[in-house]
Amino acid sequence: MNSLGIEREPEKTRVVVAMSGGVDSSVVAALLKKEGYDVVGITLQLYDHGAAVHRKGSCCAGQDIYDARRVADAIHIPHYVLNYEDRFRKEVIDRFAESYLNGETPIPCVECNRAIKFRDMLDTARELQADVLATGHYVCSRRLADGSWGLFRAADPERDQSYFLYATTPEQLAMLRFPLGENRNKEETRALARELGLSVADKADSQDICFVPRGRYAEIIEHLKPGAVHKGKIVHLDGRVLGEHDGVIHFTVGQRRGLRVSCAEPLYVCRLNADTAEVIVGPKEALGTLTIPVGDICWLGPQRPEDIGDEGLEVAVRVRSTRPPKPGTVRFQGPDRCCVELRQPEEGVSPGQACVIYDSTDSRARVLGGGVIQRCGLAH
RNA sequence: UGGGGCGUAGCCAAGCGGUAAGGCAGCGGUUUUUGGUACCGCCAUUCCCAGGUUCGAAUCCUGGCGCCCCAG
Repeated sequence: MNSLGIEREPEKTRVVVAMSGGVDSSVVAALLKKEGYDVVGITLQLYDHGAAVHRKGSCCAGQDIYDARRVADAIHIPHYVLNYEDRFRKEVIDRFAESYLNGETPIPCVECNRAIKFRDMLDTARELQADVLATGHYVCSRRLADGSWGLFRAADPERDQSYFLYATTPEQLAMLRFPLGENRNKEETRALARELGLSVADKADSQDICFVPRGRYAEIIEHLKPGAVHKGKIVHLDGRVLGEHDGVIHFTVGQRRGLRVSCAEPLYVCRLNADTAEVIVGPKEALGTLTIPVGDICWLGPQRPEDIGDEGLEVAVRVRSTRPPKPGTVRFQGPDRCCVELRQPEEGVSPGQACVIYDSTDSRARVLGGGVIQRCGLAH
């Protein structure tokens, strides 16, 4: 068996590498090529060329496509650019805008992985008769005793991207490979990139939302949905009206800065009401959430949701990519809906964000699934 | 226009003769493949105005101006 888990010599194993134009995926392509695999690079063009050219920390447009092409040329692999602008616009950008207008805080990276990268790209990989599709994500997938594939946190907990990948299906996992997740950290990857002489070795990490220039996501929404953003009141939990705001899209639960209202103590956004255009604020103590309703469940765990049901399963959950999983109990109300009860309250739990469920708080924990945090009725 | 009180940064506020605390807001940065959080840094040469006393005034005195309260 070769390093990608295929019963064949590398030379006879075709690997499609999703090349974003960044360091990670470039290293993956170069490493696999070096190992002798039959490597094909694919880069998706996802959004407007002009807007993104030369912007640091972007991916999948303009300069990044060019960077990917240069790496592919340098390591002598065929490289294709697929245009998915329309689809990306519809599945990711439009949904992103609608979600914000609804008073939620969307997480486009999950949507992009699910709807574009791991769906369309896998189709393309199959068309190219590839055995696997490799990406530069820091996450681990391993074949389990029963032959299926499980998703696990990356070796480097600082870099772990499992939060963004919970929506990957078992079928997709069977064909996906994440060579960086098992034992690399970012510095090693960069060092490797230099060693391999890759032109992108010192390129900035991607950050912010890729299709939003300079963090000005509100401008994109107003451009996409003219007239849909409404001014409203900033209301304290105790009922006092403290000020006005330019639209709920500018806020997210747990946010402190940007409220422009002064009070004896710092105020945080506790809730957003898109219907009344109200931003409800309160003290930090009011931010703790113990019960999280989750919908649109994607489940990867060994136990079936219907078997877990209301009995509950002890798990660990993440409501934010940069925090470690926290212990709690998950109960299912149906195959698609569950409720997570945390042992300790978490702050800044916002509808629209992902709640990712792990089998433990361990740094190499398995991803059992996840879903989208729903608006809670009363709570708080 | 009788009596009392108050005017310090965008907001709140300490200071009571020795050279402008602090909080909130704001700005900048670090962290971050989402939004945030957190952390770090910056933010009144000047205290409503004009004079005066003093080596020295936001602090004391005088006079303006502006608010607020109580009276009639």
